[in-house]
Amino acid sequence: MGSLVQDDTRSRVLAAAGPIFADKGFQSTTVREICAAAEVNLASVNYHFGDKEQLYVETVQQAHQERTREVPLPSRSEGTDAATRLRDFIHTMITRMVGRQEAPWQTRLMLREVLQPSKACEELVREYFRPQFGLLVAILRELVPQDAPEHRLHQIAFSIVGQCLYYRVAGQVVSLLIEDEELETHYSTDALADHISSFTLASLPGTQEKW
Amino acid sequence: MGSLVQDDTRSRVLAAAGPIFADKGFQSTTVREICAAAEVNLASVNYHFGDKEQLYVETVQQAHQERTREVPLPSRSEGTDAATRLRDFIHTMITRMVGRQEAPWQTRLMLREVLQPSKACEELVREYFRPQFGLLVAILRELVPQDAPEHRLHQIAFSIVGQCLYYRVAGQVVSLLIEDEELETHYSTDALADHISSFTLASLPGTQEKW
DNA sequence: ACTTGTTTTAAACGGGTGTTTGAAGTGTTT
DNA sequence: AAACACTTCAAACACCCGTTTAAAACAAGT
Repeated sequence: MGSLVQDDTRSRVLAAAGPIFADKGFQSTTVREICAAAEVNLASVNYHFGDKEQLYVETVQQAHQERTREVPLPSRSEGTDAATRLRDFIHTMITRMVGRQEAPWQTRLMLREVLQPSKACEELVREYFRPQFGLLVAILRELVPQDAPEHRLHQIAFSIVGQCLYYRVAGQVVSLLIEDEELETHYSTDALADHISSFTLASLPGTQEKW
Repeated sequence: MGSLVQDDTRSRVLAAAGPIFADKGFQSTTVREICAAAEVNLASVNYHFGDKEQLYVETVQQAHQERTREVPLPSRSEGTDAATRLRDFIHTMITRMVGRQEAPWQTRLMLREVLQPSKACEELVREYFRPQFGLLVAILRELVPQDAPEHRLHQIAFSIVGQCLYYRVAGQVVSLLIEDEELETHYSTDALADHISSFTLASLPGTQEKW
């Protein structure tokens, strides 16, 4: 019964639930579907998690933990200048959003919480979004005049997050609006991170960048 | 059977369906719930719309029509300079997103289509998003150097839309991240439009603005 | 008044849902 | 080997869903 041995059923369910919840949402996902994917008995969800909703909450928690671990912030944060750290931050954020290759179910699931908060959302803000937000604001503080009011830093931070989030939220629409060729050439993870970084830095005073 | 007289039941259902679909989604909304809200018989949806899905499609269509009519683009677009027209565009967009006062169900419903496209999405792109996108790109073309490649215009356009969309997508999270007082003071429709306009214009070359 | 076509109504249908149940299986302890 | 706690299993339960049905109500047209 050690926390490493109870694996099999319980963790199998948890692993199967993630991607399914992510692309169908809580309501549209059926317990039967999860159990079939996990190849466990139908009653397993209720036995191990109580009910469907508690399974969902645990799935969301697991999602942001995995996502943070898989795509950590670059560790060279201390020595380097603020502009470079901002570039790194944006690059990491875009990568977390869009994913290195395939669309990661973790981000899709978290996005569902942002859009339509459930019981799992408050914890997500406390444990994930708020620290990230604080990190970003700290970087920005070094990039704007010292007398800039706090609320301006916040607005800029939201502008950055908004730009990154967009490609996760509206990816489908983007691909309908532009040509396939342009999509492949100019909307890779790196290309997007470069654009958003340049766009943002260009708008901050004292860091005039050349296009 | 004139299109003005057949009102009652059919249009009553349509009116009731909008807000409910908007905040529960297609799956989680029940036909019984809609009929109860519209105070009509349960069979009305199937009689007048065929099935639940066709009602949904008609609801989405109606949503973007109403939203466009309620918040039109300012008509002075021709004479004025590009920077001002961009400000107007952003102001209109933010207003459509966040709404003049109460959260408009139309935008919430359209956002659902963006996030998880259904049958109603392609038409939404064709009739609503693409024209708006074209308008924005046209304005931007006057604000960047003539030799700027097309894809750069598109990226900038998405950066603008992303910033606006963010406050609709993540409004809940924003209100959890900052103080209530700051929220009321600096996140009104006008304040947001001003910030996003300034932020964007500052990053475009040749239009250096003072903070 | 009777017919005709349309709309509304209450009731039911068939199917899928989350959850519960009690028995069968499994491994460990005594 | 027997007792025990834990887990798995197939089956059933009670409920809610979208949709259908057939009768009733209604509104002209003749």
